[in-house]
Amino acid sequence: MAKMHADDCIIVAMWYTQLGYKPNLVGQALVRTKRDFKIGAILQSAETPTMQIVLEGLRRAAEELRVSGVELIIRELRGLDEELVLEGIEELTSLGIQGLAISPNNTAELRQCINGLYEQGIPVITLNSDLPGSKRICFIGMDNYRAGQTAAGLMCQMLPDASKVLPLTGHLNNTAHNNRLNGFLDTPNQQNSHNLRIMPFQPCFDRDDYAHEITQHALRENPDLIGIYVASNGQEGVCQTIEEEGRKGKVKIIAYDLNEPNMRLLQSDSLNIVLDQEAFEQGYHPPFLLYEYLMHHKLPEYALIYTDIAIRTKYNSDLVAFTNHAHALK
Amino acid sequence: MAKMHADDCIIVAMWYTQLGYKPNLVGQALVRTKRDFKIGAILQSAETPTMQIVLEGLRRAAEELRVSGVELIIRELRGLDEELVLEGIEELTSLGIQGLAISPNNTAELRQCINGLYEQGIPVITLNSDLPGSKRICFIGMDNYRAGQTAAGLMCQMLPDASKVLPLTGHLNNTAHNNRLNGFLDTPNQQNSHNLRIMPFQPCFDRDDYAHEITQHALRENPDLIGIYVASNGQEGVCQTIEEEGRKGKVKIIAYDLNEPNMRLLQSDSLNIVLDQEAFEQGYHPPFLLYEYLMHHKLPEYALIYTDIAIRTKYNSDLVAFTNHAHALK
DNA sequence: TTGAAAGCGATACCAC
DNA sequence: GTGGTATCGCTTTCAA
Repeated sequence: MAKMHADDCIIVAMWYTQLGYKPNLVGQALVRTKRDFKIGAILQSAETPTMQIVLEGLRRAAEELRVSGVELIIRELRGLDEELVLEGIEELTSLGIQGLAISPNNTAELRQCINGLYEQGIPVITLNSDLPGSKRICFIGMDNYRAGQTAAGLMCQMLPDASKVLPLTGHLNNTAHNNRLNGFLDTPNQQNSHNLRIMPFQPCFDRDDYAHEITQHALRENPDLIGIYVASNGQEGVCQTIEEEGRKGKVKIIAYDLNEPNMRLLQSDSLNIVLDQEAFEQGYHPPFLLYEYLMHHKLPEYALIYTDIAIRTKYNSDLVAFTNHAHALK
Repeated sequence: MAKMHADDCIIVAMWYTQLGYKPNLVGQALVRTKRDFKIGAILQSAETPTMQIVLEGLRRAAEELRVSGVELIIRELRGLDEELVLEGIEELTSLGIQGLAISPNNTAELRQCINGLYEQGIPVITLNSDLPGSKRICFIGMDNYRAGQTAAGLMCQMLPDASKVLPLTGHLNNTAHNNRLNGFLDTPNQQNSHNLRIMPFQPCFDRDDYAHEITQHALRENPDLIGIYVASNGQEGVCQTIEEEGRKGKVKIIAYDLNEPNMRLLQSDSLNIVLDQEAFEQGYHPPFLLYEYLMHHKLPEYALIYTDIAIRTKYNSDLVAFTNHAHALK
C-alpha cells in the first residue's frame, strides 16, 4: 500500500471488511517507535496501599508504551492537597504533555482546570475517583454505589431479618464514601422479604482511633448490633474494638480494599468480607486510552469504566495474582 | 549488535543487567512475523457455556499470536469421549503441531499419550481440568479444593452454627467435583467456633431432573435443611424445587460458574452465590505459555496456575467485563 | 570469527 | 495526486 491518510478511513474500512485486509499490528507498532508522545499522570494519596497498586499499573503502562514512543511522566503526591495538584498540572503542561491521567479532588477549581485542559486539546482521564460534570473524556474506577449495594446484599445474606447494622463513612464530603453509603442504604429496602435496621451513619474521618471510639460506643449502647459496614478506612479500629468487647465472630464486618493489613484481618477472622476495586487496572488503562485518543481521535467505549467489584473472604484472598498483560509482545 | 546465538544467553544476561540494555520487543516481534509455528488445542464439552468462554480465550490468543507466525489449530469436541480426544491428538500431531493445549479426561490412556508427546518433544498444557501425574508442563484452571473451602466459608458466614447443609456433586469419578466437595467438607471443622452439619453428599450426574428429585426428597425429610452446595451442574433443578416447596429465601444455595442461566438465577434471588472460575484466562494463556516454551525453552513460572475464585452475587455479576488484553499492540 | 546487508510490515516523506 | 524510498529495531544470512 502506498499512502494512507486519516481521511481515507472510510475506504480503508470498506477494504478491510470486504477484502479482509488486516494491517499487521507489529509493523504498525514498529513505525510508532520513533514517535514522540508525552502523557502525564498525577496521583494523590500516593502513600496509601491502594494507590501504590494504582501506581504499579501506571508504571507497567509506562513500560509498555515506551516502545511506542510514549513518555509517561508520573507525579506522586502525598495526601489530598489541591494546591499540589494544580501545581502538578501546571508543571506537566509546561513540560508539554498531550494528555493527563489524574485522581482528582471534587472541587470547582479542579473541574475548571480540567475543562481548560480540554479546551487546549489536552484530554484528561479521571481515575480511582471521578470529577463528574468535568470534561474528562472518561473515568475509570469503582462503581461505589454498586459496591454499596453489593455490601448490603452480603449483609442481608449473612444476617437474619431486621438485624441492626452500623454504617461508618470517612469524611462527610468524600463522594466515594457517600456513594458507598447510599448504595448500602438503598438496597435492603428493595428486597421486601429481608431487611436491615440500619443505624444512622457515623463519619470516622478515615481514622482508626475515631472508628474505635464510635464502635465501642455503639456496641455498648446497642447489644443487638451485629453488623458493621465500613465504607472508608478505620476497619482496624473497628476490628480491635470488636475483639476488646469480646464480640469477635458475633458481629459481621464488611470493609474495603484488599491490602496487606486487610488480608491479615481476613485471615484472623476479624474481617468477614473485603470488597476490592481493581486498583491495578485503574492505573494501567488510562495511558493506553489517552494514547488511543491522541493517535486515532477515538474516545473510550464508555465514559464511565467500572472496574470489577471483587468479593474477598479468608479463602479467596491470597491467590497468586496471575497477571494478564502484555503477552502479545513477549 | 551483530550476531546472537542461543548459546550467548549468559553474556547477554550480563550485558542486560550491567549495561542496562533492553531489546525493543516490537523489533523482535517483527522479525518473528515470518516464523512458522503450529500449536494445537483440544477442547472437550465445547458445547457448554463455560467451555465456550474458554474457547473465546483460545480464539483471542490465536488472533494475537498469528502476527508472530503462530498457527493455532483448535478442535472442539462435544461431550467427554476419550476416543475422540485420542483421535484429535493423532490428527493434530500428523498436522505437525509443536505444542498442545488440552482439557483432558483423567484416564491412564490419556496420561500415557501426553507422556508420549512429551518424549517426542511436544509440550502439553492441561487446562480447565488437570491430569495429575502426567508430564504436562503445566496446568491452568481452578483450584477446586480451595473453591470448596471458599464455599464452606461463605456457608458458615450465611448460616447459624450447626446448620444442616446438603452437598451435591456430579459424577462420582469427576476429579473437579470431588475436590470441590473435599474442600467443602474439610473447612468448617477448621473453625472450631462455627460448624455445619453436613449431610452425606449426593451425586446428581450433572442433571437437573436428578438434582430436583434429590433436593425434593432431602427437603421433605429434613425440614431443618437450610443450605445446599452444588459442586456440579444441576443448580436449576435445585432452585426449581426450592421454589416449588415454598422454601425460597429460606435455603441458601451456592453453585458454580457464572453463565447466562446462573446469572438469571442470581437476579431472581434463587441462587445466593455463584463461584466463578476465570474461564477466559484458561483458554487465553496456554498458547502463549507454549509459545514461550518453544521459543525460549522457558517453563511456565508455576506448574499449577490457579485462576481466580470469583464470588458473584446478584449485585456484582452483571458488570461490563473490561477486557485487559493486548493493549500493547493497539 | 566478524562485519555488512537484507529483510520483516507498515508509515511518512519527498520528489515527480 | 502518486509512486518510490528511507525508516523503525531486531534477527538472520551471507560474504569476506
